[in-house]
Amino acid sequence: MEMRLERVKGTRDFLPEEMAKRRWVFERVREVFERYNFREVLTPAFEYTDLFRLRSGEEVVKELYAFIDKGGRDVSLRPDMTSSVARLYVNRFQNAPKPVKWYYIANMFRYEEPQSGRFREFWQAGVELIGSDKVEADAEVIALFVQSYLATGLEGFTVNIGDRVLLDEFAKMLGVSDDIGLMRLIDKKDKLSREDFIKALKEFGLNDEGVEKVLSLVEIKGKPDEVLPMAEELFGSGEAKDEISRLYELVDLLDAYGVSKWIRIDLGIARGFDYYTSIVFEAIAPNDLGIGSIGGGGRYDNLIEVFGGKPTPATGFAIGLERLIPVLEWRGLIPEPKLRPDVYVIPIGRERAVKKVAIEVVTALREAGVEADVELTGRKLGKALDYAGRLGVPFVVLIGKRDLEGGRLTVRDMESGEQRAVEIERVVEELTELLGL
RNA sequence: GCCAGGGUGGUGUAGCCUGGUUAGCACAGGGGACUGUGGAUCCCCUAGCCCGGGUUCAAAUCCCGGCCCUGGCCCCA
Repeated sequence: MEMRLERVKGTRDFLPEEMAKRRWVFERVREVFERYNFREVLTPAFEYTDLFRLRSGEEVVKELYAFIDKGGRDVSLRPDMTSSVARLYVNRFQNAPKPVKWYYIANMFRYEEPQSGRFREFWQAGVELIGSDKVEADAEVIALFVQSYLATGLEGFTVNIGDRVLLDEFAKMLGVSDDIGLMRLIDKKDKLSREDFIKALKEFGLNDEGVEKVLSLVEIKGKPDEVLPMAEELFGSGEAKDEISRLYELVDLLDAYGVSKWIRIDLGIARGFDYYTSIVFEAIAPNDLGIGSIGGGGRYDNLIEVFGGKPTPATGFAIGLERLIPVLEWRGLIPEPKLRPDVYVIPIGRERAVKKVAIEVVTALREAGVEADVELTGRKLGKALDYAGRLGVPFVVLIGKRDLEGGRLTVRDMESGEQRAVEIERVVEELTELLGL
């Protein structure tokens, strides 16, 4: 009988080298989040499917890892964290001092076809700021978004800011009833050639004037001071004017945060259309890997009410780690992890007394904070040195009967090959010094 | 859900088109040559045709289905 045990489609195993690199990225991001006074939360990996249904409608269920559990519950693995965090807030934190500032670094699951930068299990690092509808909150979150990427060493990226209110107004201006369809189309503008885009707009049902307007809208893309005046020209209504002045204030505040360099306006981005209500944004880092957005977010002022809470404004973002990490790798920004001990202790021969001294020595080294390992396979000395050499271990401690009789052991510098006899009691001191600890 | 291209020891590959030796090679792993001195050399060992069905005297090879991988579409909360 042979059993086949394979990974489930769209999932991955992470080996030590990759884990070390991932953890390095996670830590950089975590540090910035905490500096901005966001605090970590973690919710269950699965929720009632109704939670996601309530937010996004029945269609999303086919994108969910959904199943019926043994108790007959209709549950789904979380496709992102925002729903769970909003649920947690509604359950227990509606009376907490505002704003509530939470962050998470966790795995998410979506039942989709795997492709470049897309897996069925993936990780996101994100924040949610709940309880302020002020533009200051948007600015704080977007500034942190920028700083999160900077903390990983990434500099070549932009954060493009769009606005759902303006897109809605725009659809109204054009007299389009299927505003979601229009937004989907506009969101694809960068994937299509200009001709195909125009063709698609006409097929959608726009007349020449409508097409012209859409083209002027997607032109509103670039540095804020250059393109926001164009937006003022395009939009007439009062609601749009208010939203545009919100954007003006936002970019002004982002200037105070010192992150203007990375900020662009792009009124053609929609970032989906489920629950965003105002400012939306996404980060793009040019690369040859076919990876587009490396993260995004926006304001969602209705979700908490939809979940049965008091109407509460909120804003947040999520960084897609499976997209960010390859880009960082591609730019050579992640340090090579050290995947070896600093000291390797080799007992020579099979005598128990020798093996015990080896264990005592490695234990003393470990207690002194040295990353130390001990030979465990009973290999002969030659092979053991070979092993240490391949690993790149800088120092080896050799313990044999001959040295032991004089109360000593041998410390070998693997690089130079130099060896010297050291008193057993002095070996920790000697090695911590050699390692500069 | 749809489309294209793939799948040979742990890794990388040859063989496939044109069916026919014991499926070859390299690296990695274990052991030995060498019972106290490393990355070399030599020898030995471990280990593979994704799964199932079909065609055939004969299938890694041809056909069908499935699974998985890579990428694209849809969707992207």
